[in-house]
Amino acid sequence: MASNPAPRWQRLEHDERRRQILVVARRLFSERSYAAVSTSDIAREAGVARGLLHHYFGTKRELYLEVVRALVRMPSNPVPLPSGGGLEVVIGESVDRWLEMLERNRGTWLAAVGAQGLGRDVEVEAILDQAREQAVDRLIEAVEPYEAAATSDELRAVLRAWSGLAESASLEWLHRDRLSREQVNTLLVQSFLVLVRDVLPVVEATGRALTT
Amino acid sequence: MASNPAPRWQRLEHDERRRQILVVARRLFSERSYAAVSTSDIAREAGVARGLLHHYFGTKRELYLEVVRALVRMPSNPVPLPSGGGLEVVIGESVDRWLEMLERNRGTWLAAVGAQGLGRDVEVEAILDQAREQAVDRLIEAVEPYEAAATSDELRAVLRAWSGLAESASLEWLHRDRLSREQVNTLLVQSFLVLVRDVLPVVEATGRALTT
DNA sequence: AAACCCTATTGGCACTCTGCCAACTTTGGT
DNA sequence: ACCAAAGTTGGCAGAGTGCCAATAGGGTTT
Repeated sequence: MASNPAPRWQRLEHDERRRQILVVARRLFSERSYAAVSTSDIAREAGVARGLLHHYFGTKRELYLEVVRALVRMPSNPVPLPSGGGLEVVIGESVDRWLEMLERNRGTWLAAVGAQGLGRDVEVEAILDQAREQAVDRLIEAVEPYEAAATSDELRAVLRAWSGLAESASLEWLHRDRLSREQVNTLLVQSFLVLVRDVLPVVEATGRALTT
Repeated sequence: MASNPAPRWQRLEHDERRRQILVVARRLFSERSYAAVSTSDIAREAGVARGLLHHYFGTKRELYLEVVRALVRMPSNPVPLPSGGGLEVVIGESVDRWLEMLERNRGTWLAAVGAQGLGRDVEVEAILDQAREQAVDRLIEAVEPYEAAATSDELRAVLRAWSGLAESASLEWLHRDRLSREQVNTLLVQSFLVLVRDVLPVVEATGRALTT
């Protein structure tokens, strides 16, 4: 009468198990630093053997990079959508949607962007950089219809600079509480318009003046 | 005829040995990531036993934090000096001196600021944050004589946002080579003036409009 | 000049963590 | 019910860190 011996562990589909481990890893890596999270911690909280992590991700570092990639799929900079209206309206809507996203994913975003540390990690840097560069691509698409100036290195650079301003300003809102959401919105939109319309031409002129 | 047996190792003064180890650690931590540098590496290159590191710094992490503190003594943001002339002149000189410093310490600065990664490290974050906050303090002192607006949370926040812009713009120069040094200078000075004179009042008005 | 003391410095032990792999178990198909 | 494929486990080897007792410079004292 030996009834079916209850399975000691459940066998999941590849992608499902993988996703489950990633969820736990993402949570732990957001809570503590890379070094402070051991693969044993992740395995324990995920309810699996430690060796399974290596089966799915190879090394701890690759698991970590996978988490970073997942986090980065959440936009790290304002990304405009095609829309009617003037440049001010387009940017205003983009910034607003971005701030909305930040408010909802506050903890995760702070973990991804709010922490800066010494110790160059070229791979993580590359992942974040690529995401930011894509955000700038979208911004350029949005700006192009309104600005006579052709796409230039200077435009890209100024938009990257503005992205840096956007991240810092958002930290002032979410982390230091020196600005309200509405104030961040105002700051981002106003500075964007001023940078593109007024400052960018001067920067481009500076370049030309030196090369001629 | 046994001559004086050559000492197997030299005994240095506390601070001197400490400094020597710090120099090696700083170099290695600037070259590779925290995890990729072992205490054995540092000890070997410094020509001392590994145990000595722990004698001087306790743990690897504390040694690392000490390196960060040393790096941060190099300003991470433009810091104005008291000077005659209008606001534009003061900021122009500050930015210029800061860019000069960047050009000279290119590698070190890129290692300290140019790398952003996931993995909150609250202590490192605190050290860098404190340095940036001090830079903003100096900026506020510089701005005060020229602006009627009293020191406010909004002013601090806008200056922090501008600092973010400054770091991003500098990366566009040093790392991505999309801007020349002169263009970064122009971008920083122009955006500073515009932010403080034109955008800041709007941001402050946004705050008031909502609290009343 | 020899003995002496202070402390800088070393070397090794214990522990944790990572990477890897062979063996085992579950599960769906035949 | 058997079998094969794939998911999962457990343990071993190597590396790294933290710690501490023992050793050995080098200036000071006698």
